[in-house]
Amino acid sequence: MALSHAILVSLLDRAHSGYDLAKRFDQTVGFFWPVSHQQIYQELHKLAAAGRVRAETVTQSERPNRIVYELTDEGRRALDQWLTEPTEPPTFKEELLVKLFALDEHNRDDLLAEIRSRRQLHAERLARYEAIMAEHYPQPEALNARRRGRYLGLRMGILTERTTLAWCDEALALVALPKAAAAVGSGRPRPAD
Amino acid sequence: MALSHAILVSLLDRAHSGYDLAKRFDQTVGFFWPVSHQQIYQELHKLAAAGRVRAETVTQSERPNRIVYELTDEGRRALDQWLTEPTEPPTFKEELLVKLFALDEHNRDDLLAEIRSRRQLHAERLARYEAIMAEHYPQPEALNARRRGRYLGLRMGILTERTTLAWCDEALALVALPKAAAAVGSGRPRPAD
DNA sequence: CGTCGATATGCAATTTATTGCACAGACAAA
DNA sequence: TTTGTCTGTGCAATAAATTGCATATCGACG
Repeated sequence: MALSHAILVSLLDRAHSGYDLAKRFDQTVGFFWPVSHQQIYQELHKLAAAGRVRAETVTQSERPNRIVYELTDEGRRALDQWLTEPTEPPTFKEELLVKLFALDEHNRDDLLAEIRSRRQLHAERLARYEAIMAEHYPQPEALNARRRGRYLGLRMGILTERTTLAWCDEALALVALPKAAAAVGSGRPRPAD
Repeated sequence: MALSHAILVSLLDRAHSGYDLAKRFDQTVGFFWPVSHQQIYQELHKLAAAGRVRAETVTQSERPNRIVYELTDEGRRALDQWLTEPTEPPTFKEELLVKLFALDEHNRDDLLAEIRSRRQLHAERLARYEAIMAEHYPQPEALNARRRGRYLGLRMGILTERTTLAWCDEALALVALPKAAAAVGSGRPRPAD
């Protein structure tokens, strides 16, 4: 149940509306905990019912009212408790790698195109993360603890995107490469799963 | 609905029972598409009902019977179709990074311990993947297309684990580092999200 | 002798996540 | 003038994933 905690964590600094949270998630926490706006609204109701956040409606003319949520002491306590509990293992899902399990001569071009489009996706993400890094996190050692934690999230994002980009280049080269002549000398390796 | 396709892909080479598939998933496809055995059994029923796999019971004395599934032509067609469709974007979930958003002096030691245990997890995974690589995929250019695709999955795993390991080391150092004296000269950076 | 892990398959309940849609005003572009 | 996007919140239905349990036999361990 880390969705609720991802929201509580986002409310640590200041109060936010569901709409704000959805946008923040797109840029920051959402990188390693993707959440839709529907999930956020629903979870905010539950958190409010559980007394972990307090809701306050802000009336606006000219545009829809906002409901701003802030952490309660109980919410803060729930966060502290959660931090001492074991962390669930990371999960990673990449359909492209599943598809590559079926790679052969006949679908090669389709998959090459998919890898190319992945390459672009990761290049864009990398550029975005590096821009944030340059603007907001110039020297990590000078940051206070809270901001160091956020720096580390961004840092992970940058390292991951760079690695994935490098993988895309390798993959493009290897998939495009025609079948090599049989290796000389040492017998062929055992077929694997 | 990539779960069904992950299973079909696993049946490309030879027929397998649900139990086999669950074990294979733990080592190979499961790295980028984690699935439980309950999901596999249930999905196999659906695939059989849809005519994409054919079930055959293998009677065993001394231990429970196995139900072995093999791809049908229709299953193969479904796979080909899927390969031409757009691939869903990768997702990555890491609760530890969410927790780090709440980092402060008071929870520092708990989080350091969590990072250390992650470091170990990734070191173990890396060792496992490198062993498989050394044994089964010595020279990627010499592989046929199908095996190149699988090599690329493993390769992604290795690159990812190495990167994550490096991140763990950075994180351990930065989180443990005491707060530096205020930076000299250039004004302090704007606080970021 | 009892417990545990491996083999082998599966049901049922619950929790999470996704998808599609609804409402409603402001503002910009075609 | 219609179309589309942004702000803002939300419901409802479905799909997917997780958790817990059930069954049954073998062989190993203590």
